[in-house]
Amino acid sequence: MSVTLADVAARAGVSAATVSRVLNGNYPVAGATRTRVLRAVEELEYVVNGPASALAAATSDLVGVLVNDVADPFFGIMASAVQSEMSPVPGGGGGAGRADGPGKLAVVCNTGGSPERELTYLTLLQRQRAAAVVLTGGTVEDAAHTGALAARLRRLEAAGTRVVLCGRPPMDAGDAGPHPLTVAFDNRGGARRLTDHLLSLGHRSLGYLAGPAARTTTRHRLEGHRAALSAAGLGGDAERLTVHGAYDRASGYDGARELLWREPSLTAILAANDTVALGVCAALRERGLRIPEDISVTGFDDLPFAVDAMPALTTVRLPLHDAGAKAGRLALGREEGPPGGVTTFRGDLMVRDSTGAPR
Amino acid sequence: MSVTLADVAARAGVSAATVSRVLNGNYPVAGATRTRVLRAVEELEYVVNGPASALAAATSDLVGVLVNDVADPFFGIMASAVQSEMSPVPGGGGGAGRADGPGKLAVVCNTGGSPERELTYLTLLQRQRAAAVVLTGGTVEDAAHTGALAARLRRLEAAGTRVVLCGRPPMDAGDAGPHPLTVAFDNRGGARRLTDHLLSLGHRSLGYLAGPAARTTTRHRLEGHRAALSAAGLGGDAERLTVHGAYDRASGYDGARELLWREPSLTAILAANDTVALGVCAALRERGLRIPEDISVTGFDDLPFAVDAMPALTTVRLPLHDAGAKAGRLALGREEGPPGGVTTFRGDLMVRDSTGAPR
DNA sequence: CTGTTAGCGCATTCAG
DNA sequence: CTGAATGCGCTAACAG
Repeated sequence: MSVTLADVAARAGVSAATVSRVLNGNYPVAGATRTRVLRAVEELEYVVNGPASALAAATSDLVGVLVNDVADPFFGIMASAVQSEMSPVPGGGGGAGRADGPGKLAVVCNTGGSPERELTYLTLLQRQRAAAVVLTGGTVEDAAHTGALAARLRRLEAAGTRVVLCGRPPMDAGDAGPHPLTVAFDNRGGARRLTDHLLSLGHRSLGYLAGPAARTTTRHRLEGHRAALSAAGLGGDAERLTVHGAYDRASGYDGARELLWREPSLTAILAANDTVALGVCAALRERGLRIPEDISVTGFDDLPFAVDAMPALTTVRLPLHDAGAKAGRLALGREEGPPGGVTTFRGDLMVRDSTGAPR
Repeated sequence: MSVTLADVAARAGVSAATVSRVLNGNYPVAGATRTRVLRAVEELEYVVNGPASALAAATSDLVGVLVNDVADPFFGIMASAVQSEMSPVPGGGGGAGRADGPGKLAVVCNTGGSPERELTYLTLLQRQRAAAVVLTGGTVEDAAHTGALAARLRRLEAAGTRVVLCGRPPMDAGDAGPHPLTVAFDNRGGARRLTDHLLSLGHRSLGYLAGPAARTTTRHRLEGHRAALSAAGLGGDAERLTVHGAYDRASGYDGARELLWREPSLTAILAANDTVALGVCAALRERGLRIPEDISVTGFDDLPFAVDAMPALTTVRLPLHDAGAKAGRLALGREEGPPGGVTTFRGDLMVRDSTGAPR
C-alpha cells in the first residue's frame, strides 16, 4: 500500500539497513551511497513509518503538553513556548543536516481542568511511549487524585518518559513518589505584593475573588493575599470578603455583585486572574461605579489584553513564555534542572490605571 | 522492560489474542475470561503499546490540529472545539463500556503561520499515520506553497488520513488535486456588512488595516470591504487608505498611526481583527482621540475580550466553536459533509460602542 | 468463543 | 563501510 524502507532500498540498490542508517544519520555511510539513497527517498516520496520506527527503537518523538484550557491565552502562551523549543536545532547553527532528528512533535492536550481527563491523557501518552510530558497550570488538591496522578507519573518515568511540571507547584509525593523537574510561579509572593500595593494606597476594605476551591493556584494566591492582610492587622474579615468561582469572566461578573452585596463599602476587589477581573469591571461599570475612583480592581497573570482593558489593569506579570520555554528545554533534556529540581519564577507587580487611592 | 500483552496473557491464563480482543472490544469474548483478563491488566498496570498496535493495525488514534498560533484565542477556541469532539462517546449514553475505543488523541500543532512548518508538521503527522488532520485558519497564497501543500494533502489522503479544513477557504487544486471537506467562514460577507454599517452611519473616509498580504483571510476581508466601498462610490481612495500588517496588537498600533498620517480626516478605522483593533484603540487614545466621538473603530472575530475592550468593540462574530466542533466531527467521520463538501458559516455583525456617527 | 500462526516496517546486532 | 538476520509488541486471519 504505502512505500516502505524496502522499496527505497531496492530503488537505491542497497539494503534496508543502509537506508535506515542514512535516514537516522547516526552511523557512518559513504557519501555516494548516501546521496543515492536520499534521491530514492525523494523520488518515491518516502515517509518513515513512525509507529514501526517507534516500535523497533522503543522511543517516539512525541512530547505531550497538558493544559487546562487551550482557549485560554494563559495556557496558549505556555504551550506555544514549550513547542517553540521542539524544533530541530533551534540555536545550533553549525554543520550540515539535522543534528537532532526531525524535531519532536509537541502535542497539546486539553484536560479542561478535569482530573479524570488529565489521567486519561497521561495514559494515552504513555501508550504512545511519549518522549516527555509537560503538565502545565495548577492542579486539583485532592488526596485521591494526587495519589493517582503520582502513580501514573511514576509509571511514566519508569517507562523512560521525562516528566516536567510548568506553572504547577512541586509535587511532594512522600518518600518514593516522583519528584519531577518543576518550573513554578511564585503565586504567593505575587499576590502578597498586589495586596500590599493596595494597602499602601490606603485601602482597608478589600474583597477577594478566588478561583475554584481545592486548586493549588487558587490556594497560593489566596494565601499571599491573606498574609498581606494579616500583616496589616486586617485578617479578621478576610473570610467573609472572599468568594470562590471559576477562572472566567462570568465568575468575575457574578462574584463582584456578590461581594458588593456582602459589603457595599468595599474600596477594592482583587480578582483571581485577568479574565475574572474583566468580569468584575463589567459588573462595576454596570452599577455605575468608576474604576479606580470609586473602587480599585486588580487582575493576575498580565495576559496581553490586560493593558487594553477598561481601564488598563493593575496586575502581576507572570513570565509565561520564559517558563514554558524552560519547561520545553527540560523536557528535551537540553538543560539540566537546578539542584533541587525546582525553578521558581517570580511575578512582578504591574501598576496601571485600575488601582488608585480610595476616596 | 515494560509489561507486554504476553505477560497479561500468561497471568490470565489465556492467549495474547484473547487479551487483545478484550482490550479492543471488537470481538466476542466470554464474560468470565473477560473479567479475568481485565483483572490481570489491572494487577500488572498494563498499558497498550501504541506504536506496536498502530503498526499491526495500520492505523493510529492520533488526530492532528494545525493552528497558526496557539497563544491566539482565535485558534485556541477552534482547537478546543475540535478536541471536544474527540472524547469517547460524547453523546452516546447507553450501554456499558466504551463504544469507540479510548477516544482519539487530538494533538495541536503550532505552525506559527509558516508554510514550511505547516508542511513539516504534515510530514510528522503522516509519519505517525494520523487518523485525521484538521488545518485551521487562513493560509498563504503562494503558488509554490499551494502546490506543495496540495501534494502533501493528496498523499495524506492516499495514506488513509482524513483531511479537513476549518476556517480556511476550500482548496481548488485543479482537476486531480484534493478537495478536502471544508468548514469555511464568510469573511467577505462579514467584512462587507461591517463596512456597510459604517457607511450607513454616515462615514465617508474609512481607513483599513489589513492582515499580512498574500493570506486568504486577509484578502477575503479586504475584498468585502472594498466591495462595500465601491457600491457606495467610494472605491477610489481605497488603495491609499489600506495598510497591511500582522494579526497582532503592535500592527494595530503602528497601522493606526500610519493611516492617520496619510489621512488625518479619517472618521473610521477597520481593523483586520479584534486584536489589531485593540492596538488601534491604544494609538488613538494616546493621540487624545475619543472613540467613537472622534473616530469609529471596528474589529473582527468577536473574541471574548472584544466586549471588554475600551470601548466595547463593534465587530463580526465568527462561530469559532461551532466551526471547530463540526470540523472535529467531520474528521472522525461522525458526520457527513454536504454535497459540495463545503460548509460555510456566516459572521454576524455585533454593533457595540466603538462605532457611531461621524462628527 | 479461543488458541495458533504470521507478519506489520523498521533498528539493530553480527558478520563480512 | 555494508548486507543479512532477528525481534520489537501487537493484530488479524485462520483453524479448532
